[in-house]
Amino acid sequence: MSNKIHACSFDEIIERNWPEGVKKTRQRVDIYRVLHDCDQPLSAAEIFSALNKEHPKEGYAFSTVYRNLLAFEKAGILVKSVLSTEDNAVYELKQATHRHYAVCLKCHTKIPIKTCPLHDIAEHITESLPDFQITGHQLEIYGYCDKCKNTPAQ
Amino acid sequence: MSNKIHACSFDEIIERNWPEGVKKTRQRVDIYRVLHDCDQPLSAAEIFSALNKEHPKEGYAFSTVYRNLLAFEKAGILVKSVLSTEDNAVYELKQATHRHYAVCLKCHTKIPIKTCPLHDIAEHITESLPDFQITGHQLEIYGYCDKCKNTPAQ
DNA sequence: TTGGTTGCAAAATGTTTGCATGACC
DNA sequence: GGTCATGCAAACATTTTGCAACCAA
Repeated sequence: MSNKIHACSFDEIIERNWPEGVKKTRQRVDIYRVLHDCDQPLSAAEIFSALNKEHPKEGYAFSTVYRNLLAFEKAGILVKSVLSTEDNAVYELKQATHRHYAVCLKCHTKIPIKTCPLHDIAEHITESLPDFQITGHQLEIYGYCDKCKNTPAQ
Repeated sequence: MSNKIHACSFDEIIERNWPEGVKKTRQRVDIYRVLHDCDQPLSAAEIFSALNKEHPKEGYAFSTVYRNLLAFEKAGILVKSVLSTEDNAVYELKQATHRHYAVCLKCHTKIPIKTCPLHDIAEHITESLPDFQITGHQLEIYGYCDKCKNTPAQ
């Protein structure tokens, strides 16, 4: 319920955001729901265990999760990224404006950073890289969150 | 020969920068040399093939490369990072000032960005994350380099 | 009905570890 | 000479792929 404009059901959200050309299956809707209900990027393993927690009776395969994350990415509604502090990829539904995170090195919580600071200095970068055609960027802050900062050791 | 102050031999560089408590072996010196002679971060596989190209007669094990990269990292002379555009880690000797790169999505060249733009807006970030203890950050620009920008497709 | 999707298992990839041998200080 | 590093192979974790059965359009 993070990116709703006004109150509406999950079915309506699905209806509105579902990408064209992607067949709507039970597994894909479930994966979409997990990503939608979470406010931070998730790893494939986290998505997998969330699915099996919410629907213990249904069977899910890792390959299905990976294949559908790829399908969502190709359809343009999901972004995959690899954070320098974790060794596996994380996935999140594409936001209206892209986001960056502060990642806690201890508990791995990912706190969205409100503004994209890069925006302010994009021209600065373009100046120093005149021949490079910039298509994107990634910024990641790391450190310790409020809960963990007093006990940073493992 | 990238970070020399004035002209000096590789032996002198090694002598000056070798970390304490790290035994100096042939393999470690060779790995150091590969990293030192390159101006961009390298993956373990790239380091491995550079070693075997320079010293075809000597045997190198992947495990040795990984273990020694870890040893260098623990000794504080190397930084490991995972770029969002590549799915494996890259390694480089720690620079006096930390660096960021513009990564070409086609040929994977990594062009160092002269200044760290984050510096200018560190306080901006601190303001919006008052409870988060920042210990570091990672910034990565991606797109297409001069050579590849006219043929971005694979 | 039919082509795309799923689940399973196996393969591929990148990285780590156990252990006997070997090299540095 | 003792300790730590090496090479090899095997283990490991994550991700990808082949294939037959299945399901949504």
